[in-house]
Amino acid sequence: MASERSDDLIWMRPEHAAVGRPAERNRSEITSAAVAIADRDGLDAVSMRRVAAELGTGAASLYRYVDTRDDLLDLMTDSTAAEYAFAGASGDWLADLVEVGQQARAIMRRHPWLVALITTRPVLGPNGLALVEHVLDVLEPHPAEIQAKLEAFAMLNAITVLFVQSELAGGSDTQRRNAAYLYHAIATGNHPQLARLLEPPPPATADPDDRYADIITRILVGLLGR
Amino acid sequence: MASERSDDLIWMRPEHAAVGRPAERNRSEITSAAVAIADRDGLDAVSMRRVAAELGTGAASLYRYVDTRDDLLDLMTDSTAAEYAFAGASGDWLADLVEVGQQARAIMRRHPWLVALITTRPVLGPNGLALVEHVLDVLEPHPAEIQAKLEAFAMLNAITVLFVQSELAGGSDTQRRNAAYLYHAIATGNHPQLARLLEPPPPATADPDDRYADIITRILVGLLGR
DNA sequence: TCAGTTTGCGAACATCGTTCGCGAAATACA
DNA sequence: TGTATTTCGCGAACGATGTTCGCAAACTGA
Repeated sequence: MASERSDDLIWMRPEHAAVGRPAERNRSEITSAAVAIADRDGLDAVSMRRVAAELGTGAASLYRYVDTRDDLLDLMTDSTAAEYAFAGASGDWLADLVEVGQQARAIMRRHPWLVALITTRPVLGPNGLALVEHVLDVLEPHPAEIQAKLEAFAMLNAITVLFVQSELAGGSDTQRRNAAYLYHAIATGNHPQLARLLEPPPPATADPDDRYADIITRILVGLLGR
Repeated sequence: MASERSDDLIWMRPEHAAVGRPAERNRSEITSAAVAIADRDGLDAVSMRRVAAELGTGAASLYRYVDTRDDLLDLMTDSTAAEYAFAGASGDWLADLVEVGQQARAIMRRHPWLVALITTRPVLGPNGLALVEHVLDVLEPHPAEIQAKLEAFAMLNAITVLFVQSELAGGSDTQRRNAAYLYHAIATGNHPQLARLLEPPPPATADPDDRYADIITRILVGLLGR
């Protein structure tokens, strides 16, 4: 009987075999090690060799727990969804959704690599499903179709990612490079509209948290009504 | 005089030197080759060796035109922004912005790899700047601050990316895997809300183009008013 | 003609994900 | 207890990647 790589998400595969020599580790230990490395040194630092070193094992051993590096990334993504702490539906679905968004924002700030992972490998594991279930629970009294609710949630997440992306870019090298070219281009004289960026910006606006909540609210109301 | 890697975006560096042996190629030839490969075989196929082979040169030669592979990716991203064809502002900013979004959607469908690039390496080259200039031109009569307009445009793009992402995922392997796990999880009995996905969906909705325009409109109106 | 400068690029390096194969370790059954 | 079976840990190796080095060839300007 040949045993070959499965085509399914990792959560559909059994964690260990039932017989034979028992494994010394488990998926969640490996996931935690990978998350710790990514938190510390970024997603590119999460190589199989490095994760193995963090655990004090050989790189090839990881393949007993994970078919591929992408499997490990999926585990990392879903593990962050375990950090949500949702209360029951309050009756005010809009407030509850804004709260979900705020928590997402906090989680992504704790794990900056999550932004890249979510956008390039969208995946729903057990914790992600629990989150979606909660969102649908909160939207229970709303008359919209379930598909429309899921779409609205997807957009809430997309906007949240956008927000965190710009928050995390603050002072980064990428931002500095983009700004340098922007001003260089403005200096050429074409781009009269963009030239207005050189004018002094309006005095500091509201608290960022409030601004986020405000924007999310406007978008959700636009999509789902009041 | 040591000459070292610049810290700036590639467009701030001169394309060729003024003296010495003239170059046999230029940035846009290389960019086109890379785009052609990505269109055909995906972004991962765009390796320095493969791009060089497509041009009939050696891999090391590319480094005379580009400091790093990421530079090449930036060139690819900006080159797609040259595909916009904008008319002048019509006076109806909302309609003009929806048109911009529709064009973005078409461009991303032509270049599926663009979705991943835009979200992981947001960069503004000359063509991207021309696009932003056009958007600000269209929004000229609107009273909002320029920062608010740029943010609204960023959200328009984020939602457009989300749309294209789901369009492109249709029938993909990723989607099949996610769906397989979703139904597996529903079958366990927890997730009563998600279980409703098994009920027959409402009869086919409107034309996808109209649906996109509708959603974009609702979001822009929510953000910028009417 | 002859510096001076830049280009093309073969060869090499470090690093990556992944596979192979084997000895050790545990279980299942006699 | 003994033995067959199954799985695990992992060193070593493979192929591919981005990038650097160094040199010969090509061109410009004086």
